[in-house]
Amino acid sequence: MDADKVFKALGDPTRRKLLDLLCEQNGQTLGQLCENLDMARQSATQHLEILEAANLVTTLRRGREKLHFINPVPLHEVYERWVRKFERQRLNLLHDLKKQLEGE
Amino acid sequence: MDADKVFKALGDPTRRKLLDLLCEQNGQTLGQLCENLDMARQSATQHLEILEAANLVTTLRRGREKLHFINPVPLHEVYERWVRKFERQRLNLLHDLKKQLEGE
DNA sequence: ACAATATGCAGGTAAATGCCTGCATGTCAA
DNA sequence: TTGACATGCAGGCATTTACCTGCATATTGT
Repeated sequence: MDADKVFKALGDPTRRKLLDLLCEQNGQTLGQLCENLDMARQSATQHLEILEAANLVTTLRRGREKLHFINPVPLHEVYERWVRKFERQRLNLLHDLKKQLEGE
Repeated sequence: MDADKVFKALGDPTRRKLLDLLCEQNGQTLGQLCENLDMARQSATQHLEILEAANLVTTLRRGREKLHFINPVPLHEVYERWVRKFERQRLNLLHDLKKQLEGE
């Protein structure tokens, strides 16, 4: 997993919306997705390319159409690597701050 | 929670390293953090400002020093909003793709 | 008080990002 | 086969980002 690509991909509201759209209905074409986006088709394509490079979206050609599918795996890995680590230490970390606020 | 700020903050290797450093030892000063970074102090300051704006880091003044503490809450919220959603549908989403690959 | 230390502020630059338009290619259906 | 449809490619522009340097301010210890 490339954490950098995944976080950068998620760091844009349009791309998060695309993931939401695909979550509602997986396998949509570029055209379908564009109808919900309010930007030029080419801009949407670029966003989808970034999602694909981050492995968050997989595409599949069907004739002249391109179908887009969410790949939930990188998100899971992000969770394992980034969230659980802090989650485990959550109480400790907040405790450190509280101790400082109380004057050591 | 501002998902945009959180993801953008995480979308940079230097800032993720800062979080890792604080995870190892919470409450470090700017100077301490800089020693591990290989960039000008001012650049590190800017990264820390972004982490602070995303509420991932809280600071505390002690004399002329500035102490930095991780705040794990936004990461937890990101997980609740962004990961669990896809996690719940994980098998469904992969199933959609598999079905397409098999020709509907 | 004053020298050393820790951080803040104000630009300035190069590269990356997000958006666009115009044209090209490939596919379907009549 | 040919017109309509779905997508791809190339280039251009404004904004944001990540980095820097130079100087200013605030705190500490002697």
